[in-house]
Amino acid sequence: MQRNTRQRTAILETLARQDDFRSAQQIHEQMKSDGETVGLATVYRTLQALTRTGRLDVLVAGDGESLYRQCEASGHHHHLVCRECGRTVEFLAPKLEAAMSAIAGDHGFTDLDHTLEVFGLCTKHSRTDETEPGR
Amino acid sequence: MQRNTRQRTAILETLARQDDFRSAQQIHEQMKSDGETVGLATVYRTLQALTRTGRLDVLVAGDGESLYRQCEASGHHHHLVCRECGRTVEFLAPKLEAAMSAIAGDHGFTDLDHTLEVFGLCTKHSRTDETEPGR
DNA sequence: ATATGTGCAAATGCTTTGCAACGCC
DNA sequence: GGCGTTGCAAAGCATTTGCACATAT
Repeated sequence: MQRNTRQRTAILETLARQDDFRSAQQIHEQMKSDGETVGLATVYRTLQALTRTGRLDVLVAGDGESLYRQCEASGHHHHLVCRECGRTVEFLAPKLEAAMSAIAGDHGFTDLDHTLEVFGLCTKHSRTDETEPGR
Repeated sequence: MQRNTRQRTAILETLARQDDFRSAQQIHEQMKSDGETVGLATVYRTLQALTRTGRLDVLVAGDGESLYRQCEASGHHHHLVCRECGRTVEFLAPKLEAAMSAIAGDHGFTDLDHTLEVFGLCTKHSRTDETEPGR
């Protein structure tokens, strides 16, 4: 599995040029406007495959949409994402992990797993209360 | 707004009898089998309304489905949910909040918001490595 | 050659919405 | 009586899938 097709390559290159989390659809449009011809279904399938392989990071937005981007850090980490521009900062939080484990342990839970994502406004967008149509 | 209709009451009662997180559809079915006649759309609309009012807790499952249940604690809190039985424990984690704020602040982010849910196996289901079809 | 990958369009599954009828206040 | 509510069915969305065709190895 995992052949080297034109589409797969194109998707990887597109991802390489991205810095923020993007949805499959956004990636697909991006590629389209870049002149690439790739089916939407393929984008979905490929993004999933890459995620399984660990080459991509997935983030499930509040509305359930999946956002992808290239992995920076390997291993477990979390994200701080700007609601306005999608700028993302990855961070490790060993203390948080420990605290969570402790709490879970207190309740007898094992085999833990968790989701932790922080959303906010990055420096550029703080206090920007402008009435812009937004994203 | 927020009138006292038969449907609204029925939904609240159904929720009162639930202990775990349930999807709108599950709640709808539950009611149907209880003999209640309520439209699915109404269930959705009501659950959202109740959530806005702060009377319900929402949890977005991994696949984007929204799960609801009555609020226990008021204010901000997180959940520890058993993957097997759905048993849920609410917990507060001021330290986590503080730590997250600190990290976000370090990066210049403001107007924060976050999602934090912990999944695991509760006491009853720990070590249950049985090859059962699962949920 | 042949297992994989791709494209398209149809199908899913959850959720939302338009609109006329309905019922609480 | 009037305005929030409801129901139903249609519409929306993101995502998935069936299937015939193309292609990497």
